Amino acid sequence: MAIFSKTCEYAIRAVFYIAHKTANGGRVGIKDIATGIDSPELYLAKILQDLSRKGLISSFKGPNGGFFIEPALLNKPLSEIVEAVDGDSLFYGCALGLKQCSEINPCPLHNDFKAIRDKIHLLLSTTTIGEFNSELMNGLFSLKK
Amino acid sequence: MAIFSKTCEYAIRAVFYIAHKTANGGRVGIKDIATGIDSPELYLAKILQDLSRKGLISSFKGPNGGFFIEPALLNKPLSEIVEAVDGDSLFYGCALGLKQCSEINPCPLHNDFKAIRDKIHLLLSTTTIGEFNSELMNGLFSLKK
DNA sequence: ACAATAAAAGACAAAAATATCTTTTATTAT
DNA sequence: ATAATAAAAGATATTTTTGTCTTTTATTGT
Repeated sequence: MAIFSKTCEYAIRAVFYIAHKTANGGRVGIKDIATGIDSPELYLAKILQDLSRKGLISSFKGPNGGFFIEPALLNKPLSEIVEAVDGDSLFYGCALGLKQCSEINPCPLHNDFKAIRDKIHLLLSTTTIGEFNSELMNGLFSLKK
Repeated sequence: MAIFSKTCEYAIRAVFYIAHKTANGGRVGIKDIATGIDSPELYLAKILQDLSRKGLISSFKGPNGGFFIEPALLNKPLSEIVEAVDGDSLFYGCALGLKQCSEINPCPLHNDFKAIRDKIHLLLSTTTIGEFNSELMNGLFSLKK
């Protein structure tokens, strides 16, 4: 099992792609994005529709249309994308899937995994959508298989 | 998304259950285990068959039969259960699902997630199957929803 | 207005994960 | 030997995730 669902992997990669491609204005089409991150175009379209509905990215139809990210939203934490797609169980859920797991009724792994979840949460809360833009423009980071 | 698959959650809970129930000899039946960890009995049976084939737990058929764990195996790290069920992508895989992600061709999250994966791996490698036995016997830890 | 473009929406399909049912095999006790 | 027990094995069913296809809607340029 991976940390994120496949849907979420595509979502994050797409958001990074859109962010750095439209940081200085303009829009980027679904074909371009799908190629840029190596993902199935029509499936990705569904994912982006969802993120768009939730206001995490923006889009316009028609010629010169496409997806983009409002400059102000480049400061949003990546955790919002993850939460929108995969929910918050990665941040708050019990590792062993116990609904009632808590400090007062812990599973054997409760304390250790709480620490790990907190680290993941902190990382994704302090990482922003736009912070890799310059490295992505310079080709220092990859978004493709 | 949770950290582990549902199958793996059941597997870990079952292994903890079997470990503490058979630490002093004896065997425990599938019905008992399924009740003890709140899991679907027949599905759990499949999971335990698999762990048994892989030598992580043992079993006997017939009257007085059931599952148990060889005392020597109580020192095995939990990571072996996880790896047997969910594979090792939690320990080594790229957070964004990139096959080619590495130090020399990193995804934007590579370094941060490498640190997290290492923590998870270390935790599961240093946690043993049997180390919660006494707390489980005392009811200090829960394995049920 | 009209044609072209590109995302949105809705329906559908395939694959994987989760769950259940039935039959077989090994073991034990009578 | 036989009956009872309990896991192993194989087949099937359901649900969720992932992926695709088709139609509709909004926007732009002519």
